[in-house]
Amino acid sequence: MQRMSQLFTKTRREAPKDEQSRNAQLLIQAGFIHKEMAGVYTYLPLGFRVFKNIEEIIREEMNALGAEEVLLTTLQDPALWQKSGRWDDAVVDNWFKSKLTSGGEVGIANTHEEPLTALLTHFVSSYKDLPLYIYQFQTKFRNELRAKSGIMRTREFMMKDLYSFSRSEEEFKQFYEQCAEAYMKIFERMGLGALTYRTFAAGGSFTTGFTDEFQTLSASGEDTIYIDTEKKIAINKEIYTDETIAQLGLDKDTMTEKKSIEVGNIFPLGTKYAEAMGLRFRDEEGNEKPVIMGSYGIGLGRLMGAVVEVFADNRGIIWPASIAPYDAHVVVLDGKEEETAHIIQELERAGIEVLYDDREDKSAGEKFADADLIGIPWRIVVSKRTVEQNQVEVKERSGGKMQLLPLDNFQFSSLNFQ
RNA sequence: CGGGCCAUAGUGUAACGGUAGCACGAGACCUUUGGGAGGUUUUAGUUCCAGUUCAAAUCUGGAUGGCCCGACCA
Repeated sequence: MQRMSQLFTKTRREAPKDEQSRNAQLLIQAGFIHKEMAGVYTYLPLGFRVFKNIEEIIREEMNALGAEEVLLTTLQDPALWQKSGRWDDAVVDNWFKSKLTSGGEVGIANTHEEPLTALLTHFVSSYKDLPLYIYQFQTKFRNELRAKSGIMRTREFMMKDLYSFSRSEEEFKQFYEQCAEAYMKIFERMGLGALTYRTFAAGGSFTTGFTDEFQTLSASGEDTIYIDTEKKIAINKEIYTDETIAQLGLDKDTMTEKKSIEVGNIFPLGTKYAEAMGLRFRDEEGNEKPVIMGSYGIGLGRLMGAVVEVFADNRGIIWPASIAPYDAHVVVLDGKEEETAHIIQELERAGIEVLYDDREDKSAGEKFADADLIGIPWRIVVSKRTVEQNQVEVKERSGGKMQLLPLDNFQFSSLNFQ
């Protein structure tokens, strides 16, 4: 149980004027994040809880794929990047680089293909060592020319990046599809399933073949895609040509243009990095071959921002239960602390995480306004009005009706979920 | 990186080239308590550097920072 009187953050009455994006306005106003500078945001206690919930959902799905979690370094050895030709600013222009006092340069991680591939040369030599699926949650630094859209396009951000190391094209493709399914599951668990489309996109400068993006429909998105709602398939505007449409067996007449947020992407890397870093294995016949790789990314901040954009109403944020900072927002009025303590005890016994608005100097109206702004799924009010009738009221933030539950036999599970 | 707009207290906003004011917040005391309460009182500010001027928040130049559009986005 977290007492609001003990939270060091506060809600604000007004949104910051220098933020235009809805996600940043609401998250700052409600005290989830703080802007350090353009494109750089601190996660405050409430925001960090959401962040960790998102991280845990992703971790569960990655582990279910059989992937192993590591933590690679932020400081990067230029020598590795020179091998792949990506140290040059002309090739990758958004590097943050620094100098060592003792001489020489270091890179500040913007992605991890090179170091991870190089790392595996120390552990992989036989077909028996493969396949491998390795992921991490790590801060990426990208010197974006223009940060924008609140926490959805920043210069420093936490990313889950997974890399696959396969022996054959078939083995790679099989995992690629499994991972695509895992990604959809992640977005579904976060409540974004119905709005998120696997989207065909152009191969980046990495690749020549296909790549897949996961795009969540939202007017605030940077991307434009064409969706087929029936087939649940989309094509990024970049490659929306008659040829692609035909290739995918789609019909231009049933496709609609939408703005969307790229919440994840997956793409084949082929053998580019394996060859550059010398990551090879011997197959059953003793032939030496390069490892076939794939890369799979999800930006956690962007995902959190997307959820805010998609679900917020004019009163504030509406968190899906799966990632909400707390499950229940308990508001005490009229000095009914004793009855509230009982309710909280019952909630916690049922495994419900509680944010408790115990602030004595705040009016009922302000507490309600804050509860709406913060957006926790369930609001439970303990006040004179209902306690006198041996009841407490429960209301769903997403708009359900107010329900009354008995005070002395309070059972959260008896709620009528809608 | 090209273009546009902008910069006053913790937040949101006023002020003709002439006394920096209001609201919220925060502190103190009192009264309140179901949708951002009231009174008394206290607190805190002109982004920075030059220039013009008797006088600059205000005009000029530069720097820095922020937002937006575009380009970019491994």
